[in-house]
Amino acid sequence: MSKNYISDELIITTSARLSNEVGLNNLSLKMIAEELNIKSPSLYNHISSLDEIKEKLMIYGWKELGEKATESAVGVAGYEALRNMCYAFYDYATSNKGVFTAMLWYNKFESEEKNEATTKLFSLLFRVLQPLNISDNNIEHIIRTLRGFLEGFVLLVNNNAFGNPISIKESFDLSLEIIINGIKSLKGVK
Amino acid sequence: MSKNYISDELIITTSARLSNEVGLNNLSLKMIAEELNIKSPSLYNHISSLDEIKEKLMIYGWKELGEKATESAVGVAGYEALRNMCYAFYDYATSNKGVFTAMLWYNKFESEEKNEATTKLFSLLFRVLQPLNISDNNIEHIIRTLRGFLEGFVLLVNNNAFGNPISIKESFDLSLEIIINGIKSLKGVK
DNA sequence: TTGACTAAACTAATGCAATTAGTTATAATA
DNA sequence: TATTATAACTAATTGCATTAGTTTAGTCAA
Repeated sequence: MSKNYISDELIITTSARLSNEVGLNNLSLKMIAEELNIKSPSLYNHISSLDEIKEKLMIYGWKELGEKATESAVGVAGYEALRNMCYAFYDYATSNKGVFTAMLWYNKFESEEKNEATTKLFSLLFRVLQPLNISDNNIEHIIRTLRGFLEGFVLLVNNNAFGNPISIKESFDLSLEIIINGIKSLKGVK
Repeated sequence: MSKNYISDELIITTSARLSNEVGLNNLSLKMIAEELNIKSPSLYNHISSLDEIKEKLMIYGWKELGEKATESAVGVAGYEALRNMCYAFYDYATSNKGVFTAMLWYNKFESEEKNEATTKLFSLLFRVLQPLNISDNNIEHIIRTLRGFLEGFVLLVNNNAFGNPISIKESFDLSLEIIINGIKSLKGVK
């Protein structure tokens, strides 16, 4: 009978799936190990702590989202590309709640590896905004506006924090309209 | 020698202070009890779990912020009031990181008490936006825009997630400008 | 003043998950 | 085929939340 060898990647993809199912806070080594049919101490042959798994989930999520956002902007430009990317963000984050939680909470500016995780997405945003005659400095600011709005809005959606029953999709649409019009209102912006 | 009686309120204010110092995730019953010079099981005479404390922190924080936001808007109206409230939000959330974390994570739409926590702040926002000739429905959407942006932006600030060195204050200012101009761009809005 | 009563402290015990230590088995390789 | 490395395993430790059961200090009615 062959040993049931587990790859590092399988640990992350399994953790991603589980965290989406039960929430990041309920993800435990015990649960991951059971899912993989091993005992939890065996995980330490691959990782050094539960926290490390969550960090890797964060990186995994930003990478995956970076790819989806890229795809969403293929063949389009300007505000349409921006819009598409925002919707890709929304879709990914709401359908991968556990991973998205990790993306929010472990996305601290601490190490090169962590920084690189978000690089793809943000440099893409940068390129999308650049043709619109916005100064580089303002593009950086606007990226922060967008990050703040997107991460915060989806956090609220995922937490079910919007009490009243009006449509969330309409709120998101109107928010994007507001932000895009706001960007256009800046001096000289196309 | 008199007994060292602890009030429920003292538990919350102490927990608030401690969580701001060490982070909500590092807040423990052990730590709270030590700070109060009691043993941790004694806390159960006042609360039913650590999670309950965090929920109460959430409510405490929204109330406190509601008061500060109210004060910030006294005597001013329209976009100036809105701006002041946003700055009050920023100040409170960045100088009470632990409590703000609780405000984010426990702000689910689950019970009347929880909902009421945020009511003050949001009904205030509603009143500020109402004279601007925005439909009630759109006001609700815009409040969501603002919640998303404010909560997300400050989360990123508190997590130190903005890597590059450009000024965070400038980003916040420009973001507000964008959002306010965006609101003004809606049909009919003053 | 005193004697029950209550609230809130205490100590002791339990349970659970993360982690560490030490052991064993399998697969690759020399 | 013997050796070695890897990655599994079991057993043990730790730390915290929580529960159970006990004690003690104030309160209040007789």
